[in-house]
Amino acid sequence: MTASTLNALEPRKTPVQARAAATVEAIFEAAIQVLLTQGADRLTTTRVADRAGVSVGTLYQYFPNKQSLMYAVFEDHLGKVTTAVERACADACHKPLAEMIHQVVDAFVDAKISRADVSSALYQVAADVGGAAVLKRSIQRTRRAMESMLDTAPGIVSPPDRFAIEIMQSAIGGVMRSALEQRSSPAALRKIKQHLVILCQSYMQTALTQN
Amino acid sequence: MTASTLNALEPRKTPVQARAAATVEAIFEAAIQVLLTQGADRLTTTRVADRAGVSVGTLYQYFPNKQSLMYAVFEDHLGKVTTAVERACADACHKPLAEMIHQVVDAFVDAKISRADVSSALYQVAADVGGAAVLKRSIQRTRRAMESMLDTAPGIVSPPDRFAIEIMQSAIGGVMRSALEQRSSPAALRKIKQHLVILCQSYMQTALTQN
Amino acid sequence: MTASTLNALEPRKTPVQARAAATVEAIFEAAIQVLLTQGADRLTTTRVADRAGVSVGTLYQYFPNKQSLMYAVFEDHLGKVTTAVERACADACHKPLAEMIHQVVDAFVDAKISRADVSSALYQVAADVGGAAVLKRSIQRTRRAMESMLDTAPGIVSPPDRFAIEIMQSAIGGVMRSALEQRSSPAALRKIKQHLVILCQSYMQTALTQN
Amino acid sequence: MTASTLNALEPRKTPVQARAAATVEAIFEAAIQVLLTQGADRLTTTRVADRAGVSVGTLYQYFPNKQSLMYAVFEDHLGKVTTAVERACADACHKPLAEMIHQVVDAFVDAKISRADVSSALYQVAADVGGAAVLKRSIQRTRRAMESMLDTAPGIVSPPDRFAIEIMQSAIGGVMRSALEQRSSPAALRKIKQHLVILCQSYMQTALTQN
DNA sequence: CATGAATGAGGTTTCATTCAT
DNA sequence: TATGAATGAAACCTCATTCAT
Repeated sequence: MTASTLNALEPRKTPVQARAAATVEAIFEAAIQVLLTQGADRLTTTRVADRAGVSVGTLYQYFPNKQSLMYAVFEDHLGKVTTAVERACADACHKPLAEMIHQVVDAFVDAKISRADVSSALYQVAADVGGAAVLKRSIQRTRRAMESMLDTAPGIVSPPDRFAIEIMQSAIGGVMRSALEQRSSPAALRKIKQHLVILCQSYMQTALTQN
Repeated sequence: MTASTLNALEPRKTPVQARAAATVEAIFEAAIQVLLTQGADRLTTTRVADRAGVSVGTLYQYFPNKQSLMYAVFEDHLGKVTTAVERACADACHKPLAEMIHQVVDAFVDAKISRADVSSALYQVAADVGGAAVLKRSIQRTRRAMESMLDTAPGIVSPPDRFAIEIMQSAIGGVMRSALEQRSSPAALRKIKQHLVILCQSYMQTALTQN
Repeated sequence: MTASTLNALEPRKTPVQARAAATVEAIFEAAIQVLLTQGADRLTTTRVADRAGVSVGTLYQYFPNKQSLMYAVFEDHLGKVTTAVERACADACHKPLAEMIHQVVDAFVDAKISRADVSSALYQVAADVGGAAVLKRSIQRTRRAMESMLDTAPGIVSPPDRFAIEIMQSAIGGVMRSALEQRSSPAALRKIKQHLVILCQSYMQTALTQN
Repeated sequence: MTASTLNALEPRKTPVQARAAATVEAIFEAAIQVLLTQGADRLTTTRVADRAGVSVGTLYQYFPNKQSLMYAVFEDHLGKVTTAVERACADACHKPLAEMIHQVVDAFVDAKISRADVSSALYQVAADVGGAAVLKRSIQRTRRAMESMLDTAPGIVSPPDRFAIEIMQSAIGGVMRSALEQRSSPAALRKIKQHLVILCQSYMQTALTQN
């Protein structure tokens, strides 16, 4: 399901009746539940439909194929996280650099944690499903938000470095992925958050000076 | 005829064993090629066998099932990377902290890059295949090697922090994954390597003093 | 108010009926268009309804099932052709045999050609849909018309031969089917028409003498 | 199954083991039986496999998809008929025109009748399956054979006319199709054969002189 | 009457795995 | 030991038809 089928990912039908909207929502949630409880390779369209309490046919009225369904789930999740980070960036404008990073990291980690199960489950399917593309877009949005924020940082001479931001993003991503895949405890996650802040602060300070 | 004698007498494998080793190697390589050219979901045991120039039956004589094959491929790859890092750690003992990190990061990145295609391809299948377990072991080995190394760092008061090392590992992992999935150019990879060194150095310095 | 009065009073249909007739017509045309553009296996009731600009539900109010729809389309088409031939037969009464055949063949070919696309498309579905039955009736009507016509042919001793007429009919049918399936050019179709006339004339002459 | 899939019609695997050849043969025959007993729309790959006494998987080892299977069946049948006609043409060289036509028509009709059930059943599926292409090739072969034969006809001035031959072919085809679809009795078929001979003889005589 | 969401049986196809040769 | 034909469960997806709104 990976390679060629990068087309036809758009939802098939826009619900016009109220019933339809509820159905789509149910399918959506069912997909996540199946992913969590059964795992990626047991996630079949039939099972999702069953869990959603509809027939397969209904599922296929809204998603032209399995991939498009997973794509939608993935996009929805990443979208929420991304939005949270964007908001944090907006809020942190004009604050000191350390504070900025603190808030952004917090926002990102919290968003991930708040649906830790979903995040974790989605790592399984991101590879198929064209997750790379979704991820790329999400990363771009996040980066732009951070660039804007850093532009307002007091006492920064050099302009914010796109490259450094990307490094930071993927570093944070790696740490969170690892943490979620290990199903770290809340306590561990708190400590990880602190360290992520340290990691990013020290890196950004160095990177922005050197640039 | 003790075991050690046997070992001593048979540094070279018998013809039969040699053929077997060659076959396994061929299957191995074929699996990677199929993964690269066809994608994870088109990787079937039959296709791998075909590409390796053997029959499916033969493949199943060396690997009891598909998962074990992919597991072996994954393990082999990670093993090589891990070994490279361990060697770098051993070499860097007693050097200054910054130097240590420089060498370890270099070793890791170089090992990944040298088989960039394989690394990249394997991300697709790691989720299935029990890749998590393999990865965990690899991370453990690497961490131990780094702990031993850091123990010899001059002018470090606090003992090396296991937690911080893990953070660093996953951060590096995240950056490399992102770089490989984007099929970054050699030039980009060089710059990434530099930044990874900066990232880790600044983090470790902070972490070790704070600890 | 007798039936005939009713008929006399309602040459025009009521608004409701008029709308219904238009709907049926639209569905009809849509079915043919779908057949032509998408092929027999992509012809679904939903697609036909969409193309006709109505909902599936509406379609099912006019046709109890898919087969009845296709049957109706087929019948309509064949009916038109048959009627054209009947008219030609009526017109050709009392003319010389050669002239008769000329006119009938002309009428048949022209009728087919005038909706060549439809004819061609319908060959695809005739097999299902009970097309055989429709075809049989059409052939019967045509045959009777020809028998009546031939009865009036001057200088014919033997009565017209039912068997020979059927042979002629199926021969013409075969030639036209082949011509339409090959999407022959108008020029080619003209030549085919000439040859069909020759074919039938020479055959009928022989057959009627021998009989 | 009509439109786009005109590719991948070639058999998938050439049997190398004896067992395999038998399997292919069984599948082949089963397809025809299912077609005859159940009809075209109940012909599913599963049913064919069942009837052949093998599993679906096996069927798909030899035919990449359903269409290719039907294609093969169709091709095989038409091939036999065509070969029979070619042989008749070769045998009839240098004989008088009337005799030539007699023999060719006989050969064609006999070949069709000898597997009347199959012929009849195949009309149902020819439309899908790319039957048109197969039919075209068959018609070409037949036409060439007839041209060569007619070249040797004694006392013929004008060269044989390709166009006329095609007309004759499709006329015969139409008559036979009609006869087979009506499941005509052997007696009726004999009479049809006679009339076909008359039809073709009279037409060819006229056509060749006029040409 | 029209709508279109829902249904679900059933079709096609794949692929990990086995086992007779 | 190597082979590759055979297996069949199970996946994805379609579409004729119904019925509440």
